[in-house]
Amino acid sequence: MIRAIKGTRDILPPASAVWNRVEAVAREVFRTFNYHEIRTPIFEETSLFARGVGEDTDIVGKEMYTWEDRDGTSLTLRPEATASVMRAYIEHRLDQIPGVKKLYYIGPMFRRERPQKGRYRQFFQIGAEAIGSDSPIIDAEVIELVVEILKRSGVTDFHLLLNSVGDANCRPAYIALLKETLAGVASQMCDDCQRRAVTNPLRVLDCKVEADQPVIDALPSIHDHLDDACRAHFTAVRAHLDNRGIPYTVRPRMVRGLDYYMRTTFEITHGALGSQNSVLGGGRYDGLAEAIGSKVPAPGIGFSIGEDRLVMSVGENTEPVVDVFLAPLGDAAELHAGGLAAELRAAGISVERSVDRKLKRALEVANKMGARYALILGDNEIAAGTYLLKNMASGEQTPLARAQLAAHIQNN
RNA sequence: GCGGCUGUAGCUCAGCUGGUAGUAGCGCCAGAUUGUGGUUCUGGAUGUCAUGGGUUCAAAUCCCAUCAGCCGCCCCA
Repeated sequence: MIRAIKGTRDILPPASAVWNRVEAVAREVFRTFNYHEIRTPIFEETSLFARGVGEDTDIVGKEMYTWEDRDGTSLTLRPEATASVMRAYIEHRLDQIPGVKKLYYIGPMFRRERPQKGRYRQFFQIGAEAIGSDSPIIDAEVIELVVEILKRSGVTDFHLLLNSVGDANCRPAYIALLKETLAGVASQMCDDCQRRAVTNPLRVLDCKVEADQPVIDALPSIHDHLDDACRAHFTAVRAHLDNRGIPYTVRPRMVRGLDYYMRTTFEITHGALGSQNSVLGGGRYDGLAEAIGSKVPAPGIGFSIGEDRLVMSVGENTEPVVDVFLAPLGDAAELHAGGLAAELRAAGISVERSVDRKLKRALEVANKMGARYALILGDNEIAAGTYLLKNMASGEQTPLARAQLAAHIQNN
């Protein structure tokens, strides 16, 4: 038997309705913030991600689906979309259009990780990028936007974590200092930290081992080593968030995995997600354009929501039901039902028709389907010119003329 | 990529220390007279016991491998 491959899955009804709802909410919020959709290819030249995401990130190092095309070009299934959006921005010279360019995307990403709850090899992201300004106002607005999407999707109990990770000017010095400090104390820490102290010192800050916490608390904090520009930027972002009444927690130790992040980084966690508790992540990436070969600078900030995880946090769904289930009895009625169905559908009413001749069976199916109404039409009804509209919840039956039907269904 | 747990009907599961699967619950199908569902009653269908090997007279039950899911690590959405 052929099955969906590891880490991929089918999203079936009624769950698919939740996905659609979440996407509709996101699109609506994007519209009110003047964001517009961009659709980029699902695969790109490998070097775009290698240079954009960072050569020594896990994503590029071991998680990409990469293959050689027939002409020898190395291609890769996109593991994230920011690099692609930036590529498109540069390629189409969007910097020539006035104002901050605000783009959003919804679609699948691919990473070859070990699947787990909330972690898939093909997963979906809803993301946005605001390119063309390094103003902290944009940072705060982007965060406000994503918080709005979560709220409007019905997610409660989420937690916004905020940090500044410095920029190309001050971060290298901080990392060097951290590495130096760690060289002296790493021996007291867990095995993972001893390894990370050398390979990826920032990751040490993220360690969850209880015994290591005192050591970590004593390590230098990035916030004490931000240069003036970065500190001022961070202060301004916070002021704007405070002004909007958006609650957040500053996490100097929050580390984000993509190399291009600088200054503002943020993350939102949710309790219902288990180990993969992050529902979205984002940050500023002012150096990304240059990293992928742009001559003109293109400062930007963006986020991406893990749609799979968002859907999990939304919880229960109420599956939309069919409005009317037509139960025609007899050959003439069946033909008659076709035109009637078309008429109701044209009025925006969802219609299902019975393929069974027996009324009993038709009502059974209507009931199981969760139909709001059943419409009984047999020879009697057709002759009289009125149909019997049965309210499935109450059992009440109302005779109605064809002209009254659509209005009655819509108003009840 | 590493470690742990799990894998029996569409779903949730039972099946003790190996003897060759359950009247289980839900769901599904049919019927309880001819144009009326949801409750009730009666009857019925459905499993290569994840897959492939091995041990044994005999395996869903033990062993190995593979695959998948979940949990933890790593990492991130």
